[in-house]
Amino acid sequence: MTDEEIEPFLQHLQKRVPFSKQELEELLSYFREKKIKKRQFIIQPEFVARHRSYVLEGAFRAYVIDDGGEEHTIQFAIEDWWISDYNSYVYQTPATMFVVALEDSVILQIDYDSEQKLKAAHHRYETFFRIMAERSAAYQQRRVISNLTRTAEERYNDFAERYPLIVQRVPQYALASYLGMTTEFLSRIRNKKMKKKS
Amino acid sequence: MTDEEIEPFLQHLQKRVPFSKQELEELLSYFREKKIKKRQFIIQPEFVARHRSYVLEGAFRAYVIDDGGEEHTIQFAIEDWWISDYNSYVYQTPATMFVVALEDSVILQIDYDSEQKLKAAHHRYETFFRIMAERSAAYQQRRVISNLTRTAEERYNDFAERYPLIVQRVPQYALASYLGMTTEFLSRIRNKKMKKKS
DNA sequence: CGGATCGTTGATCAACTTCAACGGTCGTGG
DNA sequence: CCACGACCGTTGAAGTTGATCAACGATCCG
Repeated sequence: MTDEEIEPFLQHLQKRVPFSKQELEELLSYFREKKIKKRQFIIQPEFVARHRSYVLEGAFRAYVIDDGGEEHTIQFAIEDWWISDYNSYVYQTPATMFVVALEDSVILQIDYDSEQKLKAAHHRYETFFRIMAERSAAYQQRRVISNLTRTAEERYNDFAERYPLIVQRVPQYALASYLGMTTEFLSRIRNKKMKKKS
Repeated sequence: MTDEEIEPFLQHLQKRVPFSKQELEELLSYFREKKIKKRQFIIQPEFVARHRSYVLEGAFRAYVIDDGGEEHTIQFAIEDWWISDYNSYVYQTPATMFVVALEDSVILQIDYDSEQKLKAAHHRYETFFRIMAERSAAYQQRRVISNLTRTAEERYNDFAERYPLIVQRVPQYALASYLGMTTEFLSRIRNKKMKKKS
């Protein structure tokens, strides 16, 4: 991987912890670039998630399938986001999620053992992963609150305002299942908005 | 605070990171014991959450109030759990939640600045808080998944099975709002179960 | 004892789902 | 490069889940 390609990743790291040049290089040495084709899975149920992936280019979707066979989107990830099956990766237990590429993508992966080594080796790497976990917890909690306090239409409006790029790039049915509604209902919500604008 | 009283807290810490005796003592020196009366608030909207609280004894409830004036429970905490307004504490921004004692309680509080100092001072303290954040993120994500994939009745049954102690101790309306349903509906669910058993 | 709070029950209502049918688009193989 | 099938989004009608409103009984606490 060239310096140019991974510039966004370096920025990402330094925005969270002010690493030195050497530290960044050490960190980087543990990541491997991987190209993933559209529709390819990087995580599947039953298998333990061995990597945490940073998206350099492309888009992913994590979802579970419930007892009734319905898909429910748990997370999206586009450029500059991380994705994995959080529970599976952190506790090294079998995954319950699928994580699939929505587009041809390029990711940077670190594996679980390397992450442990890094965290053990230097305080600052530990700090970095602590910050990642905190942000993740805060994000999830905002989502819980949104689920509890808002109607389907409000959840869509909030999401569309906050993450317009994601709304543009992911299929409707995936977005609907992320927001906790059917694709038909989301279609109706959007259509209602269209009419208002004209 | 006597050694005996805080034994559960020491156990709690060591289960997460194998601290030495000296480390435990240093950690402890940053915590202050506080007695909280039933119905007393330890966090309120607008004010920044300055503490993270470990429950030694008693029970708490964190909730938000939506635009329509409805309360939504975000978290419960009984013995051996932590509670705060996560977003407010971690990012030191004004709280959006109320956190109130459901019973007369005893907590151990650490303030934000002390936590920063601890994390900066020693790698192991950083590790401890990293683990806290990870657990929190994992918990929230399971809750999101439960909200998306299960019906009201299933959510109640799952919760009752996993956290029977909490179901016994918190008021019905608080539990209903945690599970994302009305108190009337939860009452009907419970009543249906009672009939089955007889 | 008296008022406030909490849980219950019934009747009605609203939000959202389900089912079914259709049109458009995408990508894949011949 | 075209044709075909699969998949995706849309629309309408009917159905469900869970909410709302209202009234009442029980319990707790001062």
